[in-house]
Amino acid sequence: MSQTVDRALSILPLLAEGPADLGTVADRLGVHKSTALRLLRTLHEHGMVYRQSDQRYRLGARLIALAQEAMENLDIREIAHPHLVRLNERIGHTVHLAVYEEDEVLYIDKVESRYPVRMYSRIGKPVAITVAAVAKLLLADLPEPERRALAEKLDYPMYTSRSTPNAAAFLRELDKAREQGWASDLGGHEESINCVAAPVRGADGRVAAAMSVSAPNVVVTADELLTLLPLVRRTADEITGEYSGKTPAKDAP
Amino acid sequence: MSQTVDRALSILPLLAEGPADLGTVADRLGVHKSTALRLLRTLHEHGMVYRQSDQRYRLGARLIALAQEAMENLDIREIAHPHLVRLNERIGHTVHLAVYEEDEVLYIDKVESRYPVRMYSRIGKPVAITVAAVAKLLLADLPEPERRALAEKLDYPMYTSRSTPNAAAFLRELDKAREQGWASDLGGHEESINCVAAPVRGADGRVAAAMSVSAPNVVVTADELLTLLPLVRRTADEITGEYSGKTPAKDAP
DNA sequence: AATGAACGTTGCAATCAATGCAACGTCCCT
DNA sequence: AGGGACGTTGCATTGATTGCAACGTTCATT
Repeated sequence: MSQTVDRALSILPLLAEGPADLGTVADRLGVHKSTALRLLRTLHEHGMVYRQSDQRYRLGARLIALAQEAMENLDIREIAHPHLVRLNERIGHTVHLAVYEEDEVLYIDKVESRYPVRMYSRIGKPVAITVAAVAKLLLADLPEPERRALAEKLDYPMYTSRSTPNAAAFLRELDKAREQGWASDLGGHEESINCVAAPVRGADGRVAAAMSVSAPNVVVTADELLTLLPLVRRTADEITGEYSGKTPAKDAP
Repeated sequence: MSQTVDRALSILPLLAEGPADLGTVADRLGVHKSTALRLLRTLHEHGMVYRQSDQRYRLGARLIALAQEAMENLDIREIAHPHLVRLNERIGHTVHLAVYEEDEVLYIDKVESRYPVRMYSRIGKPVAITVAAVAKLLLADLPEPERRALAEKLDYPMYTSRSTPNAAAFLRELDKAREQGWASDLGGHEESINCVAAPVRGADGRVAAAMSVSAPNVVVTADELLTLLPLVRRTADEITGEYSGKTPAKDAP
């Protein structure tokens, strides 16, 4: 809608790939160097980009601070956190909380496993949307046309032999998740890691977030992990109770 | 420099305070509603803001994901992390890593205490710049005029009776930190929490980051915490060795 | 049920801000 | 000393951005 702002914002993901100099930015934007310079200057004034000692630009500190505040404003996170911690204390494995927003699913909270073997994931990182247990629950709740459209649009990378291979399979997964009220990922993202997940609902009954427990094969088998499912679901339901009670029916992350 | 982009970016900190509707945004920007609408639309297209079910805007998921990538690009963080973990395993207390960038100091990594009592802090959050031990080390290394200018510009909130009260006292703190090569915060931010910190240097000898160990009084006294100082300094030096060796003298966060 | 307020949205014409160009400065490498 | 690469600035032109006014909806009030 606004060309100037559009261009300026396009610089950010570009810099997220790594530091870049003025010429590179100008080329990738398809604009004159002087134009890119002025956009970068404006971004700089707002702390969104930083100029390193070698004059190249990279993403700035303000961006990180803003994102931090953004997450702190998610009330579901505040409500859920103590529950996640309690669950973690009880079972020891890694616990995640994720939300869906405009074609992306991302982790907004994480409590680390107390076992020495830890899995890689990061708060704020988009999850592997086609295989993650939490993603299945979040997408399963979308209105049918939107769900279908999204499924068609996605890529289906074969992280492992058990990854969801295509849109049809994915939609089946979603139906299953919706029916049973929980979801799992058994080695679909990383060969040796399994997850079980349960949904958190808002006052309107819609899925507002999803939580999961993940553990590597070496610690517990998939079967053992499924044993924990009732506990995971109960925790999710507790969060649902608190969240759907507290919110004035607005805010659906 | 660019009015349109400037206005658009001004919306973000505004939304960081909490969700806002169109009229509010327009008022606070001092522009017509239609103008605000178009800016918000552009931000929306880039996922920087999200429109909740009640039509109000809040910060979006892409912003969070971008910040995530920004942090992953900080090589000092990658290098330091294992050292922080190891230190934490050895002493159990909370370990932080912080960098300075354009008048802000922020935590870019954290390893949680293994004691039940935990302190509040968050990766990505700007630290209390006038009292935090890490901030003293980072600012102490700035060129004299810049340091002075910044000290004058800062606010000196009295979090506790031991907070740094004014610019003069702060500059003395910085001098002390520079001389002794480490810094502490003894109840200057929260009455019962103490920290000790040590600097990490880049290939050029400048302070590139600072790390700290924090613990509440109830777990260890300030004196006991100071006992750990040699260990903290040694860890920081190890990181310095690895970082200043590895980097091609560019990139100074 | 009707009225009115509040809010978001759209089309339009005027203006002002963004653009690309070209020239300049600086640094670095040959 | 010369050439190349890169960042920076002033300027005239153009076209994107702006505020306005009118419209559409939703929601609360009478």
